[in-house]
Amino acid sequence: MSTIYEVSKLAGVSLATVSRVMNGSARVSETTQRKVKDAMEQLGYRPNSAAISLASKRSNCIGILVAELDGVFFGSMMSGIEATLREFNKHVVVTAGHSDEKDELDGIEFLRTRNCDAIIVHAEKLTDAQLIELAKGDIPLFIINRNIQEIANRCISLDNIYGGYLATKHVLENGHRDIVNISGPDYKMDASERVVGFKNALEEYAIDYDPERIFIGNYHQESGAAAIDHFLEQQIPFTAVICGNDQMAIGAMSRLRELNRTPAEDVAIVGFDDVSFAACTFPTLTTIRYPIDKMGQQMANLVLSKVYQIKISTQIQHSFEPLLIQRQSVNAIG
Amino acid sequence: MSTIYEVSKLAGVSLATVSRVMNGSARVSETTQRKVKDAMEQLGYRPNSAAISLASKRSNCIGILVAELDGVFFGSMMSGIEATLREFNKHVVVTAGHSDEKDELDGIEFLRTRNCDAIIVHAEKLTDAQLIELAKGDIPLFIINRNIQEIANRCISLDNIYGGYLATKHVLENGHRDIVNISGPDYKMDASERVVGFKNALEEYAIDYDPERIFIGNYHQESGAAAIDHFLEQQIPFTAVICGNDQMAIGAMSRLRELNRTPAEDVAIVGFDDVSFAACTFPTLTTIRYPIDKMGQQMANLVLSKVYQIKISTQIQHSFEPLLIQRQSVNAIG
DNA sequence: TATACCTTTGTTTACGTTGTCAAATTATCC
DNA sequence: GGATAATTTGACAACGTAAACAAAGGTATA
Repeated sequence: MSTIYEVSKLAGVSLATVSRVMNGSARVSETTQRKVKDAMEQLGYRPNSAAISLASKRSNCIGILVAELDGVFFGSMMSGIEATLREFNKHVVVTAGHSDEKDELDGIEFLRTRNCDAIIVHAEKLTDAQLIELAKGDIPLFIINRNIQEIANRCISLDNIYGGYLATKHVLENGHRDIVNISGPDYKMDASERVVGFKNALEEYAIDYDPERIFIGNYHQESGAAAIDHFLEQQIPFTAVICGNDQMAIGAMSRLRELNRTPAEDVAIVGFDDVSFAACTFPTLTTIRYPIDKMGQQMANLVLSKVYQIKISTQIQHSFEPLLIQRQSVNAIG
Repeated sequence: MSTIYEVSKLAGVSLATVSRVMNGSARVSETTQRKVKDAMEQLGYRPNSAAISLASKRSNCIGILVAELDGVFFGSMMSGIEATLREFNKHVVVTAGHSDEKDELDGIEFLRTRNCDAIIVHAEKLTDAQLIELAKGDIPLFIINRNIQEIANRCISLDNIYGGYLATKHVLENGHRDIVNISGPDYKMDASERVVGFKNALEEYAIDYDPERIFIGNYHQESGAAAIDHFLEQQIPFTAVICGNDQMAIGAMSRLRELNRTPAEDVAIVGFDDVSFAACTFPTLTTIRYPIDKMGQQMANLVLSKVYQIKISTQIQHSFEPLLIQRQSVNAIG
């Protein structure tokens, strides 16, 4: 592997000049540039990123902490972030927090040790206070999927409360009154916010809120099924199910079918996220769109502007609105 | 940020000794170790990975190229790889090739520039020859999902031919004779191999192979639907559909429903991959399991042993077998 | 007790860039 | 034509660690 030194020798210029040609940090005459570029070409020169990092004190690497590397939701998020960052030659280091406090802290520490220039976290177990504290550290921290007042300019989030409200209102408007809710884990901010929206909608329709009508799932398919079993066992009547995400929604639909209750026809179902398979379930799933890919892009832009002082053409949008996507899983009754 | 130098000063030892304590590269007495560790603790010392890379000529970073960062299949793969590597304090840099030759080459070049110690590629557009050529480069290349004779010890793959055979044989055993195939893009090795398996099974049952009965899709849901439209338009009769992956399978099921043909009952469907939602479709999807998470783990082990000389307890498995998962989407006829 | 060997520690250089400062060259102005 | 300013280039010291080599101290052996 050739180095900048060999390039400079072959081109007959100094180290500094080669460096300048590489990153355009200062004007270099046309002729000199040509010489340097030719030499680089000829040697098949490739810069050593470690040396660059060491000398410049920047790694050009952004850490991302997600709950799980699989999972359609996180996939979209990473995809949105990576595509944008890569245009600017930044790269992405990912790690998983497994919805566990220790793993999340470990993950962040791991990324710090890697000298990432910034860390984007989708934290689930860490509290706002912990995140605020971490944000005071030496390396810039950005939060996706949560809005923390104290560091709002480092957050990009969705109005989950409104999302929960939209979902619930939709079934109410379709005449449903016996509504149950399959929520995500209550320690997850987004899950509990969606439940708040659920309650708000009920209140608007003057329906008493009954805590029994909420099942705390884990955002996975199985818990959607488990929730259905639970409600039936407890003999809680329902004609509509509001789900914390699409995966639990398909889990619920699947279980209902096994019990000979037809989704839509017998029970209305609403999901959340609008992941790609939501349009292909049977019946197709009415859900709330969470524009996570766009949010990922915005997060990338935010990092580029704050950390690298790259100016982004458009204003950065910190707050996103959920959107009701009507499909077939909600029928009108009454 | 404190450095190894400050640690050595505070602990009253030399630089080298601090370095030794950090990575256990040589014996250091108990008492000295204590002193050093205390000093590190006290200073909140965190090693500078760029300096480590520069000095040791290893970045402890492994690049992964996948087609898309979203997508359940790649998610499982990355998850399997990352979890294993992180145990050994290696980190993962991911990038997307978008099933495009230029993007794939760019992606690999990008990862090389990052001085990754190894690159794991899930290539779709690059040819065997190109990969063999790339593997000759300075940085070790590993291939997942393809078996290339010349570099077989760097490959981890699944017997896709057998998978296609299993899927097809299953519907044949259930009495189906009018079988169509919705394949992935023909430039994707795995897709065309599955078609070979499809043909093999037909041959075993003495059924003539008809190229009209193959539709080339793109592994996405929409093309599953498009395939159904195509076969109906062409008036090709079929009672069973073999799909190149689960996503096209649900796309096909979804479209069949729209046309009032009930999956399983009217048309048997077999998927491929066994992604998580396959168990939650209606009817639940009979499919071929692709143990991609395990394969990812094995790949990580392979890299650890080949690149870092870390000895892995178990033998590394280069070749995996697909498995038929019987669910409800295939009914017997005749 | 002297010798050889092993264990533990220290010294020093190399790693490949960037960035600062100074020098050299060229352009501009009166 | 000379002085001054602007542009372009060069020399060299960081950056923070690993690793090769050397030295010191301790222990076992004869």
